[in-house]
Amino acid sequence: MPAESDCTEMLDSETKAVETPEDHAEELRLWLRLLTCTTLIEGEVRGRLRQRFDVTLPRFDLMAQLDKAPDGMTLSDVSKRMMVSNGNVTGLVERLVESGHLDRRTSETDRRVQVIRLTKLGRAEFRRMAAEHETWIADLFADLSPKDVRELMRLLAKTKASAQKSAARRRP
Amino acid sequence: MPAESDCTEMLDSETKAVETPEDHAEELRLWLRLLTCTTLIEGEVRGRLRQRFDVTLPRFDLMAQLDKAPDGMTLSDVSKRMMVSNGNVTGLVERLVESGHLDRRTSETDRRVQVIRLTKLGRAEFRRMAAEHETWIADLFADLSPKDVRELMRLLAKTKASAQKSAARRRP
DNA sequence: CCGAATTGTTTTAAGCCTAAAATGTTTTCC
DNA sequence: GGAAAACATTTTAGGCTTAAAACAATTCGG
Repeated sequence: MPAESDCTEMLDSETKAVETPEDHAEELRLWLRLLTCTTLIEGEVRGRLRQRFDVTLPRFDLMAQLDKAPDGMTLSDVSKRMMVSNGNVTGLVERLVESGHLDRRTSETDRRVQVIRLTKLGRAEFRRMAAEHETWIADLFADLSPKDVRELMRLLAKTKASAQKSAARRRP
Repeated sequence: MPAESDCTEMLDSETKAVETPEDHAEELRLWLRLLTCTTLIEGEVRGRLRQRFDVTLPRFDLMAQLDKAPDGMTLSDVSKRMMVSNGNVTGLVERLVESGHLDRRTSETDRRVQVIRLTKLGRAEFRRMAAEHETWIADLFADLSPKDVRELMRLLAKTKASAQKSAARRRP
């Protein structure tokens, strides 16, 4: 018998583990269900934003980030928060500056940095949309009890942590 | 006092409900967390598919649908299952036929309908990718206990039903 | 101080995605 | 039978998105 083994997960069932790969069908189903829920809700919100305010979801999301930051944010900040690529933000901001919702200026202390803020118009429009948006979300989740909501929050926090850990394992 | 009221939700607190709109911050936070989880995992899967197999996530998803349907599917079927627009599927299929992964033919009984299937190549490549994909998902959810997985499945099923109901309320 | 990394943003090329209009086909129902 | 409605798909126009390369400015280490 070997004195030690790094393979802590398998204990003494090495051969079996190799010959019959684990079944991860449950996790797969969970992932598909998670994706379905998000797609469903996202599509609904997208449609309502368009119908009601003639605005796209990405524009709304970007404005939501800025509404929480009265002193503005850099493009990198926005990109990280929204979890989208840098180039994506560049284009989105371009269009929102064009339409008068955003103000963009180069930082005075670091000329690489662009700081963006909501304009008065942008903030007013966002607040108007956000109020209604909140009722849509409430309605979409209406059949969940407060306890369900708490429990989902807890489990999704755990999920997020697990996924972040897994992602970090791949690119440390 | 009015003899009757349609406003069953409010019972006898009409004025209060109007003056102090409900607080739905918890549902909003839940939605953002749900979105974060999905975006995180989706991004990870997207990156791994690209790096490992040089394939995009939408292509993989479409092939996954077809793998479950040996007799093929119509474009509408695919579009409904994937919850994306018709036009989107048209383009996706075009590229996958071009690359030899899909076979497309007009239905003989209804000339409006296009039936698509995986080719031998398409099926082989998909199976190879799917096997690895499953391990990624397992890893991403690794910190959830079997009980967590079951509980999340249950709560997401409830969420899905609630959202579908809400969507149906808007466009009956 | 100065070259080498690093950081922040934009550009590029390709593909994804949607909503709405257009096209062709089948079904419905007088 | 034939007009009208319904259906499946494609086209169109515009916007979103990414990965990777290019560019610009700052910071770091020697």
